[in-house]
This record gives sequence, structure tokens and C-alpha cells, in this order.
Amino acid sequence: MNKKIRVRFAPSPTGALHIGGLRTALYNYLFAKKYNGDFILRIEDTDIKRNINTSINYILKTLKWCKIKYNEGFHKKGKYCPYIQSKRISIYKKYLKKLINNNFAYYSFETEQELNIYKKKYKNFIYNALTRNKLKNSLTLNSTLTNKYIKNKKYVIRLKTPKNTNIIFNDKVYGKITINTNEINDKILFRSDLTPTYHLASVIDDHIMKISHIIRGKEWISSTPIHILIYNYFNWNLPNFVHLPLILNDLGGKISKRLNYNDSVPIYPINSKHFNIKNSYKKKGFLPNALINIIALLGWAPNYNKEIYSLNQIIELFDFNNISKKDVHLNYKKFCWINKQYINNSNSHFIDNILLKFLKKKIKNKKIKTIYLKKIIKLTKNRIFLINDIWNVSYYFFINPIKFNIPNSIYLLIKKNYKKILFFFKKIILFFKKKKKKKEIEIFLNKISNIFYLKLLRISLVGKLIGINMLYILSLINNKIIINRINYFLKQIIIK
RNA sequence: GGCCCAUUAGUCUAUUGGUUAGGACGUCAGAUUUUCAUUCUGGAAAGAGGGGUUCAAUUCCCCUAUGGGCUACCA
Repeated sequence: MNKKIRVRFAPSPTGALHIGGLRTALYNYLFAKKYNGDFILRIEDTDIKRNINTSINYILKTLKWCKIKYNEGFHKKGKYCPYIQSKRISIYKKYLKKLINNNFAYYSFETEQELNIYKKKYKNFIYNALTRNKLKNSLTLNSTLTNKYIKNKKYVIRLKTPKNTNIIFNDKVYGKITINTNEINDKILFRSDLTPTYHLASVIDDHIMKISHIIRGKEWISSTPIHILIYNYFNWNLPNFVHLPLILNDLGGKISKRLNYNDSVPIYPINSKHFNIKNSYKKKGFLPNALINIIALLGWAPNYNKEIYSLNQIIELFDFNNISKKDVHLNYKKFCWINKQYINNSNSHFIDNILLKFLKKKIKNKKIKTIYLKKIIKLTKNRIFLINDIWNVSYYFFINPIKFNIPNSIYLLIKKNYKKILFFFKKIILFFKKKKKKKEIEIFLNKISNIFYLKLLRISLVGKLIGINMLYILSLINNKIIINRINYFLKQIIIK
């Protein structure tokens, strides 16, 4: 096999790109990268009714954010322009004519309503070699009638599938798959609205564009015989078929472009007439590198006891043999864990800047100095899983607690003298220098022998028993604010 | 309903005839953190069921069960 590796990602612009689509794109990209091949982006918009024009842009943005680069295809110059099927219809028509002339395709004249009646009447109605002799089509009607239908443009064009023939192909993931032609319809290649369908367009394009490996979701396995027939009818060399296991949603079904399911969360946020995607992996605070790692491991595992791989490692190790045949369920907590590994192990300057940007946006108070924010980030970032979590672990540096959550265990022990204790703390805190000396605070904290008194102080400052070491809380929050918080606590909380 | 495909712990996966069935997330316990989280250590937890083939089966074959895909003038 010395043919050049050429693969394509061919989404239809009918909605948001979800994690399954992105994985297909990624695996194509990885395979091309590994063998120095071409990775092509082709837009399959043959079904005009379902197209959503903003989704092309959305797909491009998502791929860009994930750094999945294609070197040929939509919006790029290339040998096989254009890379959008709606602008290639004349090509498909040309090939379609050849199929008809060679008697590999024929005109069929039933209306949709008529077909629905058949489907209702006969349970397993299939339009193919077993039934087409009894139906209205160019094979059964005489030429005058046929021509009349064609003239009035009341037809579809169907692929002529042979009778009772086993189509066998060797899938790179699933191995040998056999499907009998009696089970498949004479697929419609050309609709009554005179547009080609996916099956025709994609096979022709894959051949013209010299695609060597078709890497796509497993849901296409049952259509593969149709594609193989078309290749054979044209006497074209077959590409390699690589079908990927499906990614299942929380209901156990195929993830769809409809955004009803939690797991179908798209990658990139977008706000347009057609979508309003707030809940995306990007928006949640996943890093693109981590997401690539996560998605690569969805149905593929190299034979190492390891979870974290750089893109280069993934490219090097990527192999169809390591792709699982089993459909995968998403494990969101593991996603978060992988993201955390990236937050902790990546270049810290890079991550800190992302966190800084996030916090600045969240706080909106321009008076807060960058150095201060950086200190807080340094102290809190080892506690987060997603970028957005940084707020949850640092908010108490920026906003005063309003509600106070005092666990019973502490409540019982301090209820007698909590006022005294806090007054005492206030006195000491007032004596801290403006630029607080750490040592001073350390001595103070060490002197508090009763752990519950410390907890009381924490609750009054943070609201809950969470957060980083008191030493840093006391030294980073300004004395005045600390006193105010204690005062507010004493006002709000009446412990009897 | 028909056809195709899959089936190792809650989830992802390793081991493709001989292993105390390995790892990860999660979970549970302990340590660190005078809190919480992180981190560290340890534990529990799996070959869907039934038949074959074989000296030996998680691994090969068959049946059943379960799950999924397809069965569109959608891709």
C-alpha cells in the first residue's frame, strides 16, 4: 500500500458539532498526521431542508479551537474545489447519467404517499430486486409512459441493487461484515426535487478526491454495501472502511445534534439565530489540549497504563487496531480529572493567564490589582478541575459572605462564648500592620489552641468551613474588610 | 418485526488459549491539610448466562439474553 493517505471529515451542517463528531474529525486528523497524509474538510449539505447556514461557521470555529487543522477543503484552495457539495451538483449529475446509461440506476415513479401506503400494507416493504418488478419505474413501464414521467419531473432515481448477493467488506475496526442485498433498498440517489442524496454525492466525492480511508461513525455500517455497489458499478477501487464505535448519551442512545441531552453538550459556545449554546465544553472551562486527550481516549486506548498523552504521543500511538468495538458511555468526572491534570501540569504561566483572565472578567472590579489576583491564583489553582472552578475556590477574597453555615458540632462548643472570642480576635487583628506580616499572623494562629475558635473565625470570614489556609486568608484580605466581616457576622448570627 | 454489530467491576479500558485477570475515573477507609479541596497510602469491586472444542478458555465455535445501529425523497 504505497497510495497516499487521504482522509476526510465530512459533516453535514445541520447543527452543532458534538463530541461524537469531533472525535470522528480527530481520528481522521490523527491518522493523516501519523502517515503524513492529507486531511480534508468537506461539507455535505445535500439535504437543503435540514441545512442551518450558521453551522458551517460553527464547525470551523470548533475545529480551530481544538487545533484540529485540515490542510485541504472548505475555505481553502485545493485540487478538488469546491469542497461543499451543494456547489458540485453538476458533477453528481454527470456520474448519475453514467449509472443510468449502464443500467445500474433507474427512474422510479411512486410518490412518497404511495410508498407510505406500501410500507403500511406490507410490514417489511423494501424497494429492491424482489419488489421492483411490480412497481412503477423505468424498468417496468413502457418508454412512452416513462418519458412522460421524466418530462414532468415526477421521479426519483434509484440504485439498482442485485438480487440476493452478499456484500462482504473488511472493516478496519469491526473486521468482516456481510450484508445481503435482499435486505437493502434500492437507495434513492436523486430526489424528486432534483437534488442528489448523501450516498451518491459522498461516494463520488470520495473517489474524485482520492480518499484512501473512510473513517466515520458505526451508524454507517449498514449503508456501506450501497456505497460499495456504487464503487463497483463505476469500476472504482474501494477505499478502506473504518467504522468507529458510537458514543452514547446518558439515556444509552446515539448522541444527536438536537441539544436535549446533557451529554450532547457541544464543544464551542455560540449565540446565533439558530443556536443558543451556552453550555459547551469550552464554556465549562475545559482546555483544548485536555479535550483532545479526552476525546482521543473515547473508544481508543493504547496499550499503556496511562491516561495522559500529548498530541504527539497520541499521533504516534494511534492505530485502528486499538479502537474498541464497544460503544462508549461518557464519564464526565473522568473528563474533569483529565482536565485537572492539564491545569496542574501544563506550563503554569500559560494556565495562570487563562485563570487571571477568567477572574478579571468575573470580578469586573478594575481596582483589584493583577499581582493580588496572581497570588490568589497561585494559592488556589491546585484545587480546581475546570477553569471556571477558580471562582468557586477564591470568591471569598472578593465578596463578603452573606449566609453563614455553622455545623452543629461547632455550634454546641462555641455558643456560650462566641462573642467574646470574636471580639478578642478583632482586637488582635486591628493590631496587624497594614502590610500584614506573615509571622505576626502565624504567631496569632498558633496561639489559638482551640480548633473550634479557628473554625468560628473561618466561618465569619468565608461563610463556610472551606477554603485555603487561614494564614493566607488573613494575610491577603485587608484588615478593614476582615473586621467588617466579623461585625456583619455578629449582627446576623444570634447564637443562643 | 427484519438485518448488522457488540457484551471484562458503576464507567473507560489491558490481557487475543495457561496471569493471584492489570490500570484509570468513581466509590470506601486511612494519612496529610488544626477546616474543606488537593495530594498520598490502602481496600472493595469484573469476564452476561448456557452448551461445546481443548490437557487448559475471558480469549475459538454455537445458542440464549441484554444493549446499540440501520431499516427515510436524513446524514
